[in-house]
Amino acid sequence: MTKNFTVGATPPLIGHVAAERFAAKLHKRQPLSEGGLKAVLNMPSHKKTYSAYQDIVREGDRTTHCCIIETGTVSRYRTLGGGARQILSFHTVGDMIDLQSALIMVSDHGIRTHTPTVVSLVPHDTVLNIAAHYPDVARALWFDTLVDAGIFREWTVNVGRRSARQRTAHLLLEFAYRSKMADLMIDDDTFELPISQADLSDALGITSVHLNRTLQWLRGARYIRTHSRQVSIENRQAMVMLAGFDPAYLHPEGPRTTGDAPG
Amino acid sequence: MTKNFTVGATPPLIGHVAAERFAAKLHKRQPLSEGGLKAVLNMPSHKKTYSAYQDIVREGDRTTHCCIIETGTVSRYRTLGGGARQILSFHTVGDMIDLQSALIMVSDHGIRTHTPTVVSLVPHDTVLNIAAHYPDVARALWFDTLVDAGIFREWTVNVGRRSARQRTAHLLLEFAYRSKMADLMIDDDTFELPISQADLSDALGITSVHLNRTLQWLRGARYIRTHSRQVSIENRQAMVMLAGFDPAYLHPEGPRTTGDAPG
DNA sequence: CGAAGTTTTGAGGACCTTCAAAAGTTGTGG
DNA sequence: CCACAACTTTTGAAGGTCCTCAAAACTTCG
Repeated sequence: MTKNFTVGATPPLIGHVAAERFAAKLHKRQPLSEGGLKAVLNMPSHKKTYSAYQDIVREGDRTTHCCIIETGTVSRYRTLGGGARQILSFHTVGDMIDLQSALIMVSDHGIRTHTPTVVSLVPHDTVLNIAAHYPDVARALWFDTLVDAGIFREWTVNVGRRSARQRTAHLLLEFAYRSKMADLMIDDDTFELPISQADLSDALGITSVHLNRTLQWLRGARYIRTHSRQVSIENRQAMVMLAGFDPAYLHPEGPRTTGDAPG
Repeated sequence: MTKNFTVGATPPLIGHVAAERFAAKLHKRQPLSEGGLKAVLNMPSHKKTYSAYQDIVREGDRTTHCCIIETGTVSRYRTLGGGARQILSFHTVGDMIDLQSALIMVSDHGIRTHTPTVVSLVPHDTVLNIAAHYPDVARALWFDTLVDAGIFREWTVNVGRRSARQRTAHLLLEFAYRSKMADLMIDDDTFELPISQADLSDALGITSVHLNRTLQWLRGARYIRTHSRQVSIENRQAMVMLAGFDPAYLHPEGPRTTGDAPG
């Protein structure tokens, strides 16, 4: 399942880096029309810089822009009454994090940085107008949010029906897979995981104490190695087996291509 | 389990009932263009009937149609290696369950009936063509899948960070809320819940034994009453408090209306 | 009325949490 | 370059929520 997506994945980028990466992601899934591609590449935007552990969007905010990550790692999360927190997804370079905010007026979750982060902000109107004028782009954007939904489904499965060991392994494999897709691997089995154990445990629905013991177990059983904040998958086959990991939910195959030819 | 939803629930619709209900749902959120509305109402379709506990879609299927529920209750689910199952969402009359399958080729989850069910099947191409020709419909459909994603996020929070009592209360409140929105309430606080405890526990990420005890506790503490498969919210305020329920994630406010005027 | 499915009950044990506190790591300024 | 503060990871012990495995009681329906 883990073929190399690296082959010519990211062309040398200059200028509006984030939009180019995002356009490349969409284009790779399914080629966009010339006009549509140009429209996405030329989206007006401005950059904004955040330090670690800052909110980009707070729950309940009404935003005016979508943001594409240029550098850094962020998460989406919800907080509960008692102060508990559930992280809903992680995102890195090239992801348009709150594409959904183009249509959903009040954010039902927050977005927060985990590392120093630079984002590129695109006005909602721009996104909606492009979608209205280029059906193929509309379709690509829609598909992107559908993949998002697929990830949420998988996370529901993860916290709902897997043991702490299984869900930890699953999260690590998702990270590895997406790092590979985004061309961010350090070596074939090693990737950066710039997330504290406390935050990881909020993503996994367990306590940080228990996550710590779970990680020790995964290291002891030679599933993974860690140093600093890099993780190496030491025994991929065993990990996949343990976690029941199947990347189908990430839909690397891209969207359906039937229907009217897009304009 | 095979309940009549007929108790004043469904207004007397004739002809293409499911499409009308679905169109009404979209139109209520945000008025559609005349052409778009007509296109949705005139979607070609054919009906299909299922008995209880039948698969409509299996994990891994490549489907050719989207389906709108005409009568009955269904769930989306995933099964894990060990035979465990996680239910991802429930759906009733008027929901287009696998709208996403219009773009996603291989289903990453199954769809199964819980009661005798009639669905109306619409070819993917029809949906995609309408979306390509009517940007306002494209936007409405996109929004519908975004609400879906919001529900998945909330369920992740539910199984990840709430106790068995809280998540059970939360699920019941979501059911009550959506029943009200779809005009399916039996009385102000009573709704049909045609789902066995075993299935509910698969939605909540707990065992059916523990769900049973949790329900007994909710009854004993006067949060709810049940008879047969009807549930009454006896103390709504306490339930909302217990569950931390906030229906914002269901986005009843509808989609943003800015951007170019749709055609 | 019997068969099949669903809900309920019991007892024992496992997984995960809670609450500290110690040990290790990282970043900053003198 | 070391000292110190702030943060992160690790460890310990006790306890609670939830699970497992039956089996019994209750419903529903042919």
